Amino acid sequence: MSRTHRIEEKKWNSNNEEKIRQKWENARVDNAPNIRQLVPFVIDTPPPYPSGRPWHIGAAAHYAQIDMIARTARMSGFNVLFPIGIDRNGLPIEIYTEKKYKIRMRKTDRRKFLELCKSALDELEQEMIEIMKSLGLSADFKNYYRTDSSIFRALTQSTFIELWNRKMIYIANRPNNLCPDCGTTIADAEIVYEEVPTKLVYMNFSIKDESRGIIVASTRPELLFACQAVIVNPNDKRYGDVVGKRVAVPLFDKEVSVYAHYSARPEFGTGAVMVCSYGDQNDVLLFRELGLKEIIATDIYGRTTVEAEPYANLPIQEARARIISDLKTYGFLQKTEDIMHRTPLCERSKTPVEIVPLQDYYLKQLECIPQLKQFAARLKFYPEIHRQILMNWLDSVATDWPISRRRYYGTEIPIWYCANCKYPNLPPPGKYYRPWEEDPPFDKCSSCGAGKFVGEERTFDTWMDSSLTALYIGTYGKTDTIQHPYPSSIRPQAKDIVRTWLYYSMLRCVQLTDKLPWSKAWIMGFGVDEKGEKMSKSRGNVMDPIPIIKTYGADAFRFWSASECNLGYDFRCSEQKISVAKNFLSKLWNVARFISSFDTISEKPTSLAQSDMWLLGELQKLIEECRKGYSDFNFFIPANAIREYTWNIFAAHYIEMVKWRAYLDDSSQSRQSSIYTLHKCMTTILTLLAPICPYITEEIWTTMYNNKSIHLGKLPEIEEDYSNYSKYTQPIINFNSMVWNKKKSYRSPETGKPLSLKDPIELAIPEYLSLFEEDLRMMHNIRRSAQ
RNA sequence: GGAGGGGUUGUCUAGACUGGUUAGGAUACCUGCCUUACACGCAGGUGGUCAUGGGUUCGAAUCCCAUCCCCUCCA
Repeated sequence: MSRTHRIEEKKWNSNNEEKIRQKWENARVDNAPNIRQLVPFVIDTPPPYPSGRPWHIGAAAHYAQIDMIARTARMSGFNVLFPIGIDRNGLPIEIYTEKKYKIRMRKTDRRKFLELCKSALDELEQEMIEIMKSLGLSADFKNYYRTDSSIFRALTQSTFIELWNRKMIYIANRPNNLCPDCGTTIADAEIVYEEVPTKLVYMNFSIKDESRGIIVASTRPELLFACQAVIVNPNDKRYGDVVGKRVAVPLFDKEVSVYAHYSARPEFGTGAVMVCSYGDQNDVLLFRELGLKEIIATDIYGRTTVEAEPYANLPIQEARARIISDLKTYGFLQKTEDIMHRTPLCERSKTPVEIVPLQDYYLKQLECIPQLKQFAARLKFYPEIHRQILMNWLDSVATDWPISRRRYYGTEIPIWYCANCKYPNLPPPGKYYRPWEEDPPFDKCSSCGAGKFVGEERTFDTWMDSSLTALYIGTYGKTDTIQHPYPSSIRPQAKDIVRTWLYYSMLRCVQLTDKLPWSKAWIMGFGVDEKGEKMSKSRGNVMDPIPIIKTYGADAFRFWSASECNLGYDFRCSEQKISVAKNFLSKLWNVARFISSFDTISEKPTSLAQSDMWLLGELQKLIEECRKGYSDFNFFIPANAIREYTWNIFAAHYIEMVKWRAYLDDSSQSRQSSIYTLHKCMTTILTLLAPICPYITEEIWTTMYNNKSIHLGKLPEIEEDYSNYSKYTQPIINFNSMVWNKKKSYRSPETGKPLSLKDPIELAIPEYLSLFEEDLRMMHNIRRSAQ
């Protein structure tokens, strides 16, 4: 018997997604114009950074989930602003460009280099935006912003000028992290630590006027010439009589004193440690504490200075090799030992960081930490456990933030120095300035009145820009018509940039506005491969999201993301799991197809059958659970609940139970009741699923129910209380299972085959299921058993 | 060294805050089925000493203590 279905296709075809997206774009369904009377909900969307391809599949999942936040808020009645920006400043794109064109920034004309960066960015950006669009992001793509636009950079510069005037920024010459490869200062937040194999070198320092010496072990023999002290632990009995004596530094014609200091660990090497400017952060502290004279060992390109004669002007590695060789030649080398050493690396170039005294601009942050801790306590975290990451970082901020970078592709520091008195002159805020190639907007030095200037060549740390997104999308410093509220509602972001983006955003926004930039922080884990390992090019386990989305469709990808990623935890990316997610969409599609063969009954019949009330009771539970998940922006909960209900209760049990009624060829109450219930469930499931799977729900909805987009509707609310029926759920499932088992275990005397599901069977329906007796009897073709 | 997270069937995971009848689901595997929405399906089945040791309790995957292993961040 064939029936007509409003849904004709037997399978959900993800190629339809493109068509639906076109429709949304034309109708502006997704990002409906501001509706003033609604409460605004502003998402401080992370502007993704185009630093290479393919775009990380975990990032694609991340943005899919941010879209679920937007859709959830919209279907909860908020006026949602979902901006899209692209973060384009800073080191990553410079390094990408250098590699791509096999050039070095400093050997390239600045204008030319900027052009190359820009075109690389445009290309990468295009692909990211295409992915985001194909994922069905309901974001405001028409007004997408870039952090390297003159309007964004003008904002960054304006905030700098304001903070400068408020004396929150200062210049200082102090030992700082230097990446010799990038040729610039970097902040503590830009350092990663790795265990790197290195040689521990044991060197003999002879004691003055004595025939003996002490052995000093160091991982940095190349810094010998910058050695200004040797320390030993005061409790180390081996060296009790050496403290206070002078020792000769091998190879170099100099002597230093031996000090007792608790930072010398007796178990490391020989227990005697040389103190150089600067081997590590501890050296910096020791120099200050012991009042030592610093020696500048390396320049900003990581080459030894004149102080190193006769090893001057060599790359650090080469100086190291020569010094070790000479130590050996001249008999100062006792031995070397291979060890693993925790080494600070530049997170972008992975080059070992040197500590070098440099003149840089600093933004005061230490004095803000107590206030930030108070604000952090007020911020609502989703999930709560990730508050800890921020708190730990707030506890470990140790210095002010060096914000100047000796790089090109960034927002320029808006300063002109007087050629006469060197006084830094700042322009008025509000415009975008490029001091390295522009004349200043003033004639006279505000200090000495001279008229010649030299423009600053440095740029800002890119976090100076990206920490302002909440202000940029809000009203801060704007005079035009865009009037979105500040603070924003929610900051969604990945777990691994809490100490950078989340922290710096709080710092900057609190400094500038005295307000927390958002009330909620939603922190997602990051995508790892199917074995749970981090994806990286070197491991060869990166997954390109483009072919995956093309093959399985955006909704399958989104449903996978929602049902696989428990909020805040890292999630495994597996193509197999994504393909399995598609099976659920097919199931949903086919349930809809079945229901679409019956006319829609949206008026509730005067009386409902028992099975129908039972199922509606389960539906109420589903609504409740989904609403709970959605209110926490944890899509794991609704995705799994919807799947479980749709597949394992609605389709597996209920539909089979009431099919016979729905197929009745009359207008009986019994039939009306079943068809009403089928449609009621269908519309509810679709609406509940809409934030997660926008395409398939839209397609079914508009085909079966209403031309008006499902996404303009509201999430369902609990209507009636059928909770007293929930006690029947497990017995119904058990009973059905028992019958199926019985039919299966039966063997026909003739054929030896089991009964098919439609074959009649004789058995008694238990008393406690008597309410559903007729449906169960029809479902299984049960004959009354002989009493 | 410090902080946080985790260790549940071949694989992935729910349950843990609020201890309680056969530890739920998915996937893989095996068996049988094209039952008029669906083989991207239906039904059934195999598979777990819930990391280890101790404690609290009538009862522990769940609470407490210790230990081991993995991951992340910080020093």
